[in-house]
Amino acid sequence: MAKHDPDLSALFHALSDPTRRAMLARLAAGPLTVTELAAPTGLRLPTVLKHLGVLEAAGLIASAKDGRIRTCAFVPGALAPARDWMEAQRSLWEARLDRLEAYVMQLMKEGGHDQ
Amino acid sequence: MAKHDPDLSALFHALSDPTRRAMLARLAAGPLTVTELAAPTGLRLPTVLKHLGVLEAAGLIASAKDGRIRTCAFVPGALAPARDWMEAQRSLWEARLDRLEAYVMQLMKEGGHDQ
DNA sequence: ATCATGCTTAGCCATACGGCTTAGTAACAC
DNA sequence: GTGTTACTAAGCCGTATGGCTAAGCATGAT
Repeated sequence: MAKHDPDLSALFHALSDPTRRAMLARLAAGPLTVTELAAPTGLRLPTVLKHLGVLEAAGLIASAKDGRIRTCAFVPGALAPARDWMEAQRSLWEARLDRLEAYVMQLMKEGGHDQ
Repeated sequence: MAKHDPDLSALFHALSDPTRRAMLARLAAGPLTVTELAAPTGLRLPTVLKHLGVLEAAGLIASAKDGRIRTCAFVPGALAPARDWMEAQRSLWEARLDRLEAYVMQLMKEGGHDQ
């Protein structure tokens, strides 16, 4: 498998799981502790911690431990690279449409009466 | 594992692989055949076809066979759900900031002696 | 000191993923 | 027809993923 773009791969992979997306959505509304995050999932703590590890490795959340309680928080800018990449694809596509249009215009100018 | 959001899961999963992202990027610039797509990857055809299957299942590309040649094309709107989801998280985050700000304003108006 | 809480570590298990090979099948070229 | 080209189908292999249990380890409460 290719080795470049570890960031985007980790980002998209982290987002590809519904459990992780749900956690991220809850964190976007405000910080939560690990147990609070686990509560609505029906999953065991170790499983939840693995998900949090994936999210944190992708840079989507940050966490800090105060006493025995770990609090997790959404990292606001983290989704930007993913958004940028998708935007780049859209741009590519539109550039192609523009070239097509330019080509058609050219044809029309050159051969006004032919089809 | 949770069962909702199969679309987003498939979408993000499809995007989580660098090979697939590279293929999608090339397709965003214009349609290509399977062999053309495979060429720069260094991967075998069956492997490439699996990747194409993932991309197509996610709705990111469409393909059609003409004679013995299958041509693949970028599907422009397909990234929108992913972008929308990410935008929703950003909104959540900003709503939270707004509430925080409103709260602070309230504290300041009251003179800050109690809650 | 003892116990409860909250997280952590280690490891098991089944399935999915990303790569491969080998062997087809369907169209075009001669 | 024979062969070549372009894709497809089937299945193997090693690793990663997503879930679990069981046990450990701090910290806070009694």
